[in-house]
This record gives sequence, C-alpha cells and structure tokens, in this order.
Amino acid sequence: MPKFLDSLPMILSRSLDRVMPSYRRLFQANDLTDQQWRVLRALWEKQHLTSAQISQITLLPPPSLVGILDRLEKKDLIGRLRSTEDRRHVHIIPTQKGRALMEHMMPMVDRIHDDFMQRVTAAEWAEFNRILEKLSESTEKRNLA
Amino acid sequence: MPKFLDSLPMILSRSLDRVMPSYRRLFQANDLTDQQWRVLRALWEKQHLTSAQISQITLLPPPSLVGILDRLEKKDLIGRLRSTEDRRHVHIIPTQKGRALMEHMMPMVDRIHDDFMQRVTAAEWAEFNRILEKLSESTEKRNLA
DNA sequence: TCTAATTAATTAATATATGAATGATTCATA
DNA sequence: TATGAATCATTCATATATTAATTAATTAGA
Repeated sequence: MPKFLDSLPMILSRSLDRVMPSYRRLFQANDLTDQQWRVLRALWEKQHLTSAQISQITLLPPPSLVGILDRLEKKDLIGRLRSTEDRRHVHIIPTQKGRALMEHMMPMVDRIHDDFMQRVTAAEWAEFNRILEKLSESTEKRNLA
Repeated sequence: MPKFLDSLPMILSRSLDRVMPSYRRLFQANDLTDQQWRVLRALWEKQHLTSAQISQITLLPPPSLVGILDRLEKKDLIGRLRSTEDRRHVHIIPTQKGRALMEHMMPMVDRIHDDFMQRVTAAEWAEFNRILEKLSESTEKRNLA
C-alpha cells in the first residue's frame, strides 16, 4: 500500500518546496515573484512573445498570466503591443529596464542552477530526467487531426 | 548554459502539471480540491491530528490550511476540537461523513498511484527517489541545539 | 511570581491557480 | 459572403500561496 508521502504528487511537491527557497531569495531581493521571473526568463531567448506562447513556456495558466503581466507592466519591466496582423495576439516585449534586470539576474540564477547540478553526476541527471519522463509522460491522445 | 525549461523548478513543475489531472478528475468527481483531499488523506492513518501536524504532513502552509479546514468543516467532513491540555492546539478529526468519503476514494486513489508505478520498474523508482533526494536535499543547518 | 520569550492558530494584504464564461477577432466553408 | 467554428486575451468566482502581523496560551528564567 503506497504511503501518502511517497506518492508522486507529494514527492514532487516536497522537492519543489525544498528547491524554490534558493531561487526565491534572489527573486525577492529583486522585488520579483517566482512567476514574474518566469515571464522575464522566457523573454531572455526570444525578444517578443505572445501571451499564449509565454503561457506555454512558463506553464502559467492564462488567467494568472493576465495579472502577472499587469504587474510587470506597472513596474515598467515589460510592455504589451497588440499585433497588427492578427489583432487577437498581444506581443509581450521587455522594456530597457526589464532587459537590464534580466541581465543583472541571469548570472546568479545560472549559478543557483549549477549548484544544484553539482549535487549529482551528469549520468544521474540524465537518468533522473529519463525516469521522470516515463513517470509523467502524457498519455492523452493528441489532436492530430 | 542551462536552458530555462531544463531547470529543476521547471522540470518538477511540468511533471506535476502532467501528473495531477489524473488525480484531479477523481477529486472533482467528489467535490474536493487537491488540497482538501490532502488533508483528508493525512487523517487516514491517524485518527486525529493538530493543525500544525497536518501542515507538516501535507506541505500546506498554515495560513492556507485555515481556509481549507474551514471549507472541510462547512462540508461536514472534519471537525475542530480545541485541546484541553494545551489550549493552543486544535485537533482535527474526520466526521463520519468524512471517513466514509475517504473509504470511498482511497481505493481509486491507490489505483491511480499504481498506474503511475507501473510505468517504471521498482529499481527505476528507487533510483529516481535516490537522485531526487540528492538534488533537493536540504542543506539548511538544522537546529540541533 | 512576574515578565520575556515561545508557540499554535489565526488574520491581513497581496499574488497566483483553477475552471467557466465572455468579447473581439479570424478562419473555414457552404 | 454570410455564418458558424475556432482562437486569443481577458474577466469572473472561488480556492490557495506567501509573508508579515496578531492573538491567545504556554514556558523559561530572573
């Protein structure tokens, strides 16, 4: 009989609870929430993304994203620009201030990641990802139509 | 350079997002949220727990727990009983209705867990847990005083 | 014994999650 | 080309997360 604490949701939740504080200290020092950083981080690679794309990348649900973008906009870290081709899309673009903050934080975020990676070997990390993928792989039939 | 999507928080979050729907369907069918079920589940083994104990077991932060317990109490699934020895403690006790619901749901919850476990071998599951423990092990100095 | 420090539960303020619904727009197609 | 289906961002209602502060009760120590 599987014990509650050993269930997949609890194991993953517990790990997240243990991992996040390391990051959160940095986020708070820069007056950002976890989610707000995620949005900025998503804009690191691409210079502009639609709201829907950010939602997919960051895993933030669209209704949450609206408020998160509102607050980032209020802090002058991002801007919204409605697309001219398809007026349903809204392009999210980091401001100068937002880009400066990202450049300031990225090295420290990478450093935290590296610290975690040093806890395991490359082989262990690969194995971990392989098994987790098997465990959480989506079985939903995709719409291939 | 570690990519955003391959960071530990994103990997764990993505897995949770993939795993939870299987459970959530069952919870919703029984008019429970994830967190409300967690509280009931914690009471499966022990017949009564204090609010603080439930918080530790379920990983639900105390301020959230207050409202969750309120709603469970309103549904007549649990009761609150202030301790007589130490009047700061509040014992949480499932009602008859709450216990019946637990007994109804537990087999199905176990079934979902078993389905996930069948995706990997026992060795893989053990290895997964070992590596995840190394990755998320708390380095905070414990108060050993 | 009396006060300072602790502890358990709670409240408060703000931010986010979840699921359903809406409004504006674009697409598909008869 | 009118029209229903699909899409994107958003709103709404409710539930939960996060951090700080509060309240009541207990404990530790001078």
